[in-house]
Amino acid sequence: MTRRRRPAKAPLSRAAIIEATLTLISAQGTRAVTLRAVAAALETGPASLYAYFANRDDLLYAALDAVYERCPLPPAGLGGDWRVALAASLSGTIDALASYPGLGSVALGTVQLGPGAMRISEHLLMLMQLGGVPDETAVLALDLFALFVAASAVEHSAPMRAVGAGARRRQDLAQQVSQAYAEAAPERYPRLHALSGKLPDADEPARSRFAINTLINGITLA
Amino acid sequence: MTRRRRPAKAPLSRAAIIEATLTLISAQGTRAVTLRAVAAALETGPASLYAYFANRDDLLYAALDAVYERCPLPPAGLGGDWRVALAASLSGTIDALASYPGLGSVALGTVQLGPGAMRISEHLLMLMQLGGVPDETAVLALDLFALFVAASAVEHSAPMRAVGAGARRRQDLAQQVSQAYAEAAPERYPRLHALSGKLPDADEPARSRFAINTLINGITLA
DNA sequence: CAATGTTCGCGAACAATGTTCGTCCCAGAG
DNA sequence: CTCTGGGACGAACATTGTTCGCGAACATTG
Repeated sequence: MTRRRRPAKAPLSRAAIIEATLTLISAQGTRAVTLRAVAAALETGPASLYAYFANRDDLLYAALDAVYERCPLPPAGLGGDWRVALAASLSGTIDALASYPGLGSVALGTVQLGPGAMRISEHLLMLMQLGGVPDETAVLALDLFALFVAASAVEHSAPMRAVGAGARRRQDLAQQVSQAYAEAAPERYPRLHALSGKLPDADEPARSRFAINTLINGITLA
Repeated sequence: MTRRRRPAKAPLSRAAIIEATLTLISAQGTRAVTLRAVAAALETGPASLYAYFANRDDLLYAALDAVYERCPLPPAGLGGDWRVALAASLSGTIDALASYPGLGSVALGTVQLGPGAMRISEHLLMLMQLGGVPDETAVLALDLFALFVAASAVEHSAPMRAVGAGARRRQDLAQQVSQAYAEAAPERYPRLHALSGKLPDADEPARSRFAINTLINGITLA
């Protein structure tokens, strides 16, 4: 039995580390994933990871790009309309990313230029060009889509939490919002107050559809 | 000199702690702000903060709502059009929040129901009602605006960083993106590759305007 | 082949952070 | 006056990202 145990386990690699990281993120969320946990999953020590990644952020960016590399992108012909295909692409990307709670937040404040991210950009650009969106608009739209996808994935990956004076842990979110509006001072928040009994019962898919349609409709008018 | 030093400094309060927190966030960014730093700024120890806030997240939510409470919301008559006023409200909120780097990310995954957040919701709702946006649409738009504002503020609060194989620290961002596209394999990323020499020179205000207009145009078509 | 250089692997240690526990002090109520 | 509740806060704890130093393995050179 050698001291190094090298013959007894697979050698480390970037891919293996990324895979272990994604598995842990999927199970526990990004925030709770430590280098120690990743290393333990690979039967090694956290210092070993530094031979492959500069730091924790570096590892998370790589994990993010791996997800971008594998999310489903429907063909251009879907639904016979570029908008349908674009909506499905955005939706699919959000869903894929949302499988890794909190990972989308890693992207905020960054422009991702790894192969996976560019794969998505290329695809979205193709669809927009197919729809006659001018390049100047399409490029700006890529930025906006990137932001939206990352942030939406965060919000879809775990139940939303209500935060504030009216937040009650015993109710579901819609009830909490409704109650907060009902309790809001009518003279300060008259419209929210008036809305409290009439909040639409939109579920998450409907909200997502609305948001995506808003973006797609919006870029065609920009 | 008493052991407690109480006579020598102002008593703690939620407001004082929030203020100290915001000052530090403004200077160092959310991520770098520790409870120890906040406590030190108030000449106390980190454990003292727990009498006012459940934990660090709780403090950050309160700081976030304080910013929402103070961001400028232009009057409905601005520009003679509800859309102009809505755009300015979104823009102003993003700018105010962007003064506190990274604070927007605290909002992701949450529905903020504090007084500051509801103040903004009330205002945006008022503008949309003024513009004849149906309530069912307006409520969904509030969700989308909240997400967009929070994520945009994060991205506007510090220079964007390029991440990925082509990232070079010596260049500004636009150059990095352009170079990454130029170096991208033409057979895999033909459209990005073709765009590399033609990326529009849009600065940040133009990008922001595009994004906001996209949202506003989009909700009117939803 | 032996010596040397390089890289991977990783334990030990360090600095830092959020949080809890226990104690003290003060103000207010009974 | 006593008791109680709550604020203040030091000490300590558990944990985390990271660095340092060293051994082992492998590649290269003479």
